[in-house]
Amino acid sequence: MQTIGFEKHDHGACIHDTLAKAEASCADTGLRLTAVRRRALEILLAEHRALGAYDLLAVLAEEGLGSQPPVAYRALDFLVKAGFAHKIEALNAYIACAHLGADHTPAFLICRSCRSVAEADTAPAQGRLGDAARDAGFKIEHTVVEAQGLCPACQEIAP
Amino acid sequence: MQTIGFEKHDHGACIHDTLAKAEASCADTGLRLTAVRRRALEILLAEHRALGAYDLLAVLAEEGLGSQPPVAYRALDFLVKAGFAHKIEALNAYIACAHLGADHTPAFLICRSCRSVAEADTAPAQGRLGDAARDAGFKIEHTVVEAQGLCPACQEIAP
DNA sequence: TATCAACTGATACATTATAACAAAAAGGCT
DNA sequence: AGCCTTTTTGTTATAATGTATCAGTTGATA
Repeated sequence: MQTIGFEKHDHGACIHDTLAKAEASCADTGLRLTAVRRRALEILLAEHRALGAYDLLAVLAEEGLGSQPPVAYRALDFLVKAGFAHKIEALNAYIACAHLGADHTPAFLICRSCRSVAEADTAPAQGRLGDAARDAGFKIEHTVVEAQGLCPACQEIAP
Repeated sequence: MQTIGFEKHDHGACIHDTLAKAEASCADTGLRLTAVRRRALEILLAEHRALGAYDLLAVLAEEGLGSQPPVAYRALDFLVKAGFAHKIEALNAYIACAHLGADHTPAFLICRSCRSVAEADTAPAQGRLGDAARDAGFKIEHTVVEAQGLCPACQEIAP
């Protein structure tokens, strides 16, 4: 599994594949990818950047898909629970999953300048964090790993 | 450096030592540990749990040390910048540093049941996250590593 | 003791997130 | 199809978290 986000890639295929995987996953599990939810995922997928709930809401509202905060938060909750999106805690923002389908523990590289986000996989619970947890008798259920800094492009502009 | 937070320990000494280190650090660097800032640190130190800014503000307000949000946020900003406290992003809350003085990259074990927080050190930038960042050409400036789950005590109560 | 920078007090406001409840839609069942 | 249950949506209201701004005070230093 590789880091996705800063490299050039076929973004159309990237969007299309992820939507297809999300639909397949819903068909399998009985989850319902309704219009709002599907569109929310598309909006997140449109860029490898974190969007706030209200950013998403603004787009949904323009399209007549809902105008009140709960609309956005419900869609995001669904996507996060289904594993189709992740919350970036350090930004209170959301991003589409770049490794949909793969069983993974996401880690994020967040550019403070352009807000782009790359998703890597570091399996922290199997590394030193896991060791520390075992030593402390702590049972890990979920991990948040987020690195903030400068992406390759922004290092050139504002080093 | 060991994980601090769930084990029994001499908490009085833990508080006293940290305050002394903070004072020494300020004396060294010229930072000013004013009344509000010092009291804010004491309040955070009183428990190995994350406190929200408004939780802190409530205590400060009771004591006549300020009643408006900026009071709490300024004190917290100072403590975080000085390295005397850390922000727990997943909770939008703050905790006193358990390794004050040591140059470290904190990682947290957060109990979802009792909200207690242990501070470990996993140097993530030197592990697989660092590898992923190097591969992507990303320059890490700050990392957030937070594991959520159940602490030893809460595993017995609500397994 | 004059000056500058840092800190504090206070008002107002911005952003992020949730509770609650009624109405509608979807899916299962006979 | 018709009925029932569950899930989803629409809407109002409000809670929780965080900041901008500016005036006034304090502290260090010259």
